[in-house]
Amino acid sequence: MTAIVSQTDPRQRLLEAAEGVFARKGFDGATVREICDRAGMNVAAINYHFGDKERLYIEAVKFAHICSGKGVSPPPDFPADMPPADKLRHLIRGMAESMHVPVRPASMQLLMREMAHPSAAGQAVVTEFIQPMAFCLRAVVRELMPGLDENQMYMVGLSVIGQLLFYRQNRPVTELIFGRAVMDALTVDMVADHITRFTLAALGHGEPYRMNGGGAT
Amino acid sequence: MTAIVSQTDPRQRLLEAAEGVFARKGFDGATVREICDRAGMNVAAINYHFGDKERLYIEAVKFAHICSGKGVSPPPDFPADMPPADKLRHLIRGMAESMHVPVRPASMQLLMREMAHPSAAGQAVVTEFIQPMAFCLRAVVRELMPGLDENQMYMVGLSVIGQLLFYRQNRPVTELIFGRAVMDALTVDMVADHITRFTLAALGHGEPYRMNGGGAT
DNA sequence: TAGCGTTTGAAACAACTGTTTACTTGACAC
DNA sequence: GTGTCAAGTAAACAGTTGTTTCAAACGCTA
Repeated sequence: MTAIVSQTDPRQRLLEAAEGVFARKGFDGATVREICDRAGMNVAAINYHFGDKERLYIEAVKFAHICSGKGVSPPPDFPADMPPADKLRHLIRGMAESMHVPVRPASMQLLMREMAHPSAAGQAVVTEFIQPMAFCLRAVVRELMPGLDENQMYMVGLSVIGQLLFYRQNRPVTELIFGRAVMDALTVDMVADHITRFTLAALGHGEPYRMNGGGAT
Repeated sequence: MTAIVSQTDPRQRLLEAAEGVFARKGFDGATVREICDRAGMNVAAINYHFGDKERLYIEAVKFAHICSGKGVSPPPDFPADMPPADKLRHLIRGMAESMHVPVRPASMQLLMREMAHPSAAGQAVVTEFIQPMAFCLRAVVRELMPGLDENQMYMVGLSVIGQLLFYRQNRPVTELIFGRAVMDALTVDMVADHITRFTLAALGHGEPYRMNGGGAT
């Protein structure tokens, strides 16, 4: 079983193969031999191109982050006069879209593995990309609810992220509980719309959370 | 380095040791030798008492679930005339407490590992304990918001669980982003109270989400 | 074509993996 | 004592792991 990945640059081929295998089996579970088989290359290729398994893993995580379709998109620059509720709406939609069905499933899977138990590779991704996003969200919340104390501000932000992240992190469990059909029925648009309305309603902005007009887009 | 765990039943000693090592390193990362060293026993003990590594793992997961302090507490039986908002309040508080600082940290860590990538062991825990809890929550939401359609009902429930679960699943990342001090400042009571008020406010029950009276209990 | 640095290939390496073996110990019944 | 059985141990097992070796093949300039 060879040549599952593209036939271009050997480094790239190794990275693509490594991403998939690491995502599926984790660092310890993955073997260099399986990765090389997938890439259609010899075992020595890893040590030649990356030095050792660990450095390949680090590069694979970085690669996954890049390939996850600008994974966590850059914190947007909102116009100053934009209503904070709209900012939140856009923020939630952007994050929801970037987290649902990414360009490359293995990328997100590997990243999620890292976030659960961050190694050096994951920490870099966090401080470089996740952190700015979190600060951006916090700023919007602060703008939206200037009366809250610091801790509440944090918790509101975490409530938003928590709702968003749940769908990606706990998909296997939710499918186990409610069945796959139920979870598949929840589209990105529905989820983003729900979280936005839910959050704005909680904060007293926008209309109260009510029945949907319909199931359509 | 031996005898880190209690000196009682050898089976128990192995389970305690296995729980800790599996939680820290995962199934593949853990070695039977390290587990036996921790338990102060011979390598053959695992195969003697459990047959093989995998069956030890399964037993360790079950053991972790029991030891996580009735991990996910049994779905409570609410009195029929209890206002649904109160039911939700109790439900959230119960889940928040059961998820924050459990009796044995390794137990929860191992369970969380399982939930992220459920094996046969994790699936049993889910269908046996998590699923009833989820159904209970869904029933309360349905009672609270009879007008919502099925999908919305699901999403509201998932929003509640998502907020709760976030604090346990993403602690490492949030500490990386905001610093440990910030996250330590968020006590169980504060989190449970926040999520309850946030959710009830979103659903139009209870008073709108506002500034806290104070940081006190 | 020769020369040279880069890349690949098959095989081997030592270390470690889970598992099994053969043997010893201790306790209890007869 | 003898026999029986559970429990534990050290040693060895066969297989796999990540890594290295070294020669062959390649791409290139002159």
